[in-house]
Amino acid sequence: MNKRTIKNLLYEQVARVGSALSSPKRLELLELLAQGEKTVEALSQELSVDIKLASAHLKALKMARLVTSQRQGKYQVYRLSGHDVADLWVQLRQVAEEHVLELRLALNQMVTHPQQLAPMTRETLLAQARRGEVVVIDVRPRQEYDEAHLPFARSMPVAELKRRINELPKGKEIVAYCRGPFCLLSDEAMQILIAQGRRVRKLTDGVNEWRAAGLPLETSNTP
Amino acid sequence: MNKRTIKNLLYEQVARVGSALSSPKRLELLELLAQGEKTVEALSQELSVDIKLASAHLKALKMARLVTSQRQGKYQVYRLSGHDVADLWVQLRQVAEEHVLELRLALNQMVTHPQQLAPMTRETLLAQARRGEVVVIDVRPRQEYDEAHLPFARSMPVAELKRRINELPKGKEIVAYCRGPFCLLSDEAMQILIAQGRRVRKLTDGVNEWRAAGLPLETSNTP
DNA sequence: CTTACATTCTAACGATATTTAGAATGAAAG
DNA sequence: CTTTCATTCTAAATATCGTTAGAATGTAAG
Repeated sequence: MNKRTIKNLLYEQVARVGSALSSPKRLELLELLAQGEKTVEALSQELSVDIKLASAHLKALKMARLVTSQRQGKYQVYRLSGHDVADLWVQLRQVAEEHVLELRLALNQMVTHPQQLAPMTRETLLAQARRGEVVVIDVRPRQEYDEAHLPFARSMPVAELKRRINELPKGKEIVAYCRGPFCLLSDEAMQILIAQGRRVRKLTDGVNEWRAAGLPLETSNTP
Repeated sequence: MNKRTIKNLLYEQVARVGSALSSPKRLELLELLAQGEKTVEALSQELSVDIKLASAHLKALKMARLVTSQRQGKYQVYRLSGHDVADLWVQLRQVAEEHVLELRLALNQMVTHPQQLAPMTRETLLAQARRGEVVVIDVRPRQEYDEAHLPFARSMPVAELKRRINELPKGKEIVAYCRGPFCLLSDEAMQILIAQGRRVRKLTDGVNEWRAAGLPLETSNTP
């Protein structure tokens, strides 16, 4: 076995993982799975694609060893193979944000509200939340919050926000976050909160951006 | 523009970058470019492929914004768009090493010598090198050393090692490194050094693994 | 201006990937 | 045991990718 053959072998194995990252649908699946385990059906609904297609893409991710699956009763549950896979997704997305001009433009257009949380650092937000100066809300579905959430964040899923809005203290500024920069849940939440006259900002980070930056997370104790 | 259309657009842009990572040849090009800028010809020779094919793959990398190119006289010189691209490559490779069983096996087979540098941490090595207890040699071509090298490392390209071997102190242990875990230059160097009765170990890290771990690097001042 | 050389562009082939529909599997509920 | 439901497997159509060869571009040197 000569050097060339060895190298080809090595790079081919890594390319197996790279190939898994070459489809927008698979990337969206990874982003969702990075929030926590999910069934095929849930994933296919989030992506608005046929369940057969979702299954095919999940199979590809499994072959690339980025996800694992496990049967739970009637459902097949998929999850990421590890936190390093979520980190890889974050890194890939950040490289794209940095260098792919079209992506930056699309992201800027996406911002419907000017109240971004760009100027504030993560550490500052953490300190403000710790001192109770702001209320951080996690607007993802409850189950995702339970798997991991930002310190001091309280669960307030968008679906429940309208009827639970009075749980939020009136005077304080609210900071909403969801799955990450590509997720629109926090934008929905902002619209609702602004319509009610609340002061609110958006944190574009999700839990995976937070973790990739080396910051701490919390999990709910599932009883 | 509805939510689905926006999301498709965003993930498609990231998938452009992901697609660039789906070919073993392009990954090898990235690894080489992560060591420093190179011409098309140099890259095609390292990969043992036709220059036309190398050019086509480089074009794909350029379209994905992972590399940039610039004419220097007769030659077209390619370089990575940024350190974040090298970090992405390192992260991708590490995820593959962690989860793709076949890659681990191939890497283990590759090890011809048992004197790995697994047990020693990077910080320990750095401390030993600082105190002069070991001699760290960078066996890559000089130009790559000049772009970035480990602190306390001296340049000792494999091509020059045999005739320059007496420059290395006889008593001390030698630690050799090259481009990273997939690079065979340090193995060649070890063979030469062991044949001469030297005590030598291999560091599987290259400069990019070192940088991705947040450790410092040095560059030569080009006069 | 011509020649040499490095690189890219164009066209073409076969191989591979994405998507859809229909059949098949496998657990759970009646 | 049969039915139901979630999921996967198989097959086929289409699009995309990797590779090669030949023509074209653009710079440098004589």
